[in-house]
Amino acid sequence: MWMLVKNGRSFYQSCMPKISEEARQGRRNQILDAARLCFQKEGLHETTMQDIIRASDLSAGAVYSYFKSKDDLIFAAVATSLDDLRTMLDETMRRAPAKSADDLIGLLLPAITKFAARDGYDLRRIALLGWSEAQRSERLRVAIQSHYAAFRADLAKLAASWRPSSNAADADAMAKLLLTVLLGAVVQSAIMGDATAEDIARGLRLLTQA
Amino acid sequence: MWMLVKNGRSFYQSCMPKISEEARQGRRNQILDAARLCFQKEGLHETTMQDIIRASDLSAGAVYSYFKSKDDLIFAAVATSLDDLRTMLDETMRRAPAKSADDLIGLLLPAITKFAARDGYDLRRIALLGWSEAQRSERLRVAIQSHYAAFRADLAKLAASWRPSSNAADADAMAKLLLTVLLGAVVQSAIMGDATAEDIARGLRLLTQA
Amino acid sequence: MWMLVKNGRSFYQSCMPKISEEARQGRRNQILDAARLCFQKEGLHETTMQDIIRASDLSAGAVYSYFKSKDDLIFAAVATSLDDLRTMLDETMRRAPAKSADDLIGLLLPAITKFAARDGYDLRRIALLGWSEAQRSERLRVAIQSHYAAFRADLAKLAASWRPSSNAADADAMAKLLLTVLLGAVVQSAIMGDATAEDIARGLRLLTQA
Amino acid sequence: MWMLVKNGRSFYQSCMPKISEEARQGRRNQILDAARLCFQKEGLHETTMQDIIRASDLSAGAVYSYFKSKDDLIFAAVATSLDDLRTMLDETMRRAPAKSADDLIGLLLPAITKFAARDGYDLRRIALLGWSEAQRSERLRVAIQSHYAAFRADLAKLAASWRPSSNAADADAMAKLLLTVLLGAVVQSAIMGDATAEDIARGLRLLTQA
DNA sequence: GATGAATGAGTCTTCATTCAT
DNA sequence: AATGAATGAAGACTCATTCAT
Repeated sequence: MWMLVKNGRSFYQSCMPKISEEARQGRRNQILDAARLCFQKEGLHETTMQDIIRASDLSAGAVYSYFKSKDDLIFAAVATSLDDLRTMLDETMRRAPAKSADDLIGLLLPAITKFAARDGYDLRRIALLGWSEAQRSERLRVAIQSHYAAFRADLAKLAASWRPSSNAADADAMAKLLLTVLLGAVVQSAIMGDATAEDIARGLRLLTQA
Repeated sequence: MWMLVKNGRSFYQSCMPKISEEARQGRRNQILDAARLCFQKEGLHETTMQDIIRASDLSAGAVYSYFKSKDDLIFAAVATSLDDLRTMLDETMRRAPAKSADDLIGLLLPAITKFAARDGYDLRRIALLGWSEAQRSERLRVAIQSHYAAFRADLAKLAASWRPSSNAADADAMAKLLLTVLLGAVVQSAIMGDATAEDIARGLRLLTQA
Repeated sequence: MWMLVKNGRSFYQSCMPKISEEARQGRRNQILDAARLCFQKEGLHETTMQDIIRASDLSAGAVYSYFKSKDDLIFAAVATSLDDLRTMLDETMRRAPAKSADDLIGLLLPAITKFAARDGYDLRRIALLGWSEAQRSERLRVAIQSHYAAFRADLAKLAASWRPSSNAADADAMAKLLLTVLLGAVVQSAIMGDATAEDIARGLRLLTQA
Repeated sequence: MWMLVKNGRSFYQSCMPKISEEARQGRRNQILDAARLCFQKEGLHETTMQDIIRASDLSAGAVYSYFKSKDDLIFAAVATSLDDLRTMLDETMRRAPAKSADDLIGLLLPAITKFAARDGYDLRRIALLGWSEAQRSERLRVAIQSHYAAFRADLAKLAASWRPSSNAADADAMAKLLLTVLLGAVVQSAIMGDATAEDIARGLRLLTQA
């Protein structure tokens, strides 16, 4: 009956939420994983909310209490994939600094391939779906653009270290080429299947040394 | 003022009725153009048949007499875009044989950019939509794969001519890299907007000569 | 193949719409009648679109091709009821000009009662639902307000003729009282059932002559 | 700053815990007030239980321990409004017995207007919502009917005192007219906004003395 | 052949109510 | 007794496709 309150929230509410923040994050990820699994199997718009609800083993209401619409869920699924990928790429580059373009590509591509295949779904497919969706979702497009811009800045710094004489425009051009190769490799391996990380790196080495 | 028209052209413009098969092809292309325009503006699945029907200035029944389903129309729209692109690329390569990778990229990328922008819609966007769709449409995936395989074979032959000592595997690896760069450039320019053909070609030159 | 066109519409389209304007209006009324029937039986928000669709013997798509949302249908159902009522009231007043307040009420109330009961649904109930809905629908509120304002202007003119010495404010006050009696009679008869037009008119006569 | 509170009042405001039954009534009214506030702002069916729960500063479970369903809450909100209004009207009539119809209306209408506007929500709107709801809720309809019937009996007694010669049927007819005017005034002021108590009373006086 | 009104299964989303904690 | 996360049935609306004219 009597309640200890602060800022309109009871002690009970403030100190012991019915569900812990960890549990909330767990549920969120459970839904996100289910969504990504469905998305890469069926496509973004072919996947129905019912599919995701079923796959996440939750009720419709529960899913909608974590994501307020299907668009929201699509955005979150793609954006978090991007985040995860970025974190992994950063770490990989820091751990073993590449000495040349084909060295870098030979380092990152296998890392991407390995990373993409985890958890039962293929991140490369999510990427293709995300690019497609970015054409109509301003929000997603902006998120993807800022991710790639940040990554390209890192690549530019690295490329500049390979050619001390290069100016900013040179570094930028090289970064664009490097990102192009990474993106293109994702497309080609997702579509063709037969373009391995080794193939691409080797091709670049051959042409570089020509 | 009443006017006698066919496929949007007046009797006086057309002068005489064309043969039936030609007329059919004109109609088909009229629909396909309308569809591509809608697709790149709205996305494949956001575009309704009604949108396409309206844009093509035909009736629902008429459109359905040329394409038996929306999937059919999507397939045709993407596949014919691919065909057109292929024809253009072949011609470009034949007209001015490239002497090196960066020469080739510097030749093809501007050609693609220029080609993509015609007719009021951007072919690069169609490409992204097509890749995305290819994940669930076996038929489309196969069509795209065979196109890229054929194109890669051409590239391999060309790359081999640059390095007479290279074996089949070398040529294949180089072809894969070249296709990767072309595909990646399409992605990057579609998503980021700021990656011009010149940037990419320049980046490749810088890294090749490193 | 060849078409006779004017302003972008073919001869066929211009001259012979698939469905005549009459037929369209008929369908519209068919839906509106079904909706009013459902509304007065179940209430505005308890009635589902499915109910209306079933009652109108049409498909969901057909109903939605005439009314773009449930709100639209609610508005149309109430607004057309208002229109019909207004037309009837105008005619009644014109046919037999009242000489006094109780004369007018004794004339209009039975007319309303008789009019309200037609077609298998009770217009008085629709009125109550409409007033309630007007609280949240700006559009409906405005429509109802302008109807009542116009009607009140007519009443003011009539009342002024009863008391030649009265100024505009007097006429306005009398018009407000007359409208009040009509509206109140609708409420009381809808809720209580036992308040007949005769009762009300008689009460007014008794009090007027007091 | 932590505070010990009960029903929104701090320990220091309450000083000592009230008895349990009183506390329960306080809670009930807290919920009812929240509900009425929501109802008149949003409408009966547009208001969600979540809205009421939030506005009452209680939990879902708590609200459901006082009212077993939304229908129950709607009924209680309307019925208690009716009770309050009745109490006030009784008192007003007892305090200053009216000598004529326009005297009575001139007395009651301002009292209703003043009463309706208190507590941050407008009782007139609740009335319209209640009448609308009464069409489908047997229980609510009966409650409203019995309220109005009792009130009409009081009015009949009063009207009879104005015309000693009148029989029961005369008194009943006058009571019906008086209730009609009160109900109609509520409708007109709620919908039109511009029909003040003074306007109505004045109109009645003008027509009565005609 | 051409037309476009009609179909109705299927989609996303909401919300009254419950019940484990 | 109190909480609020979870439930899932039900609702509004869409849209690919057909077929009577």
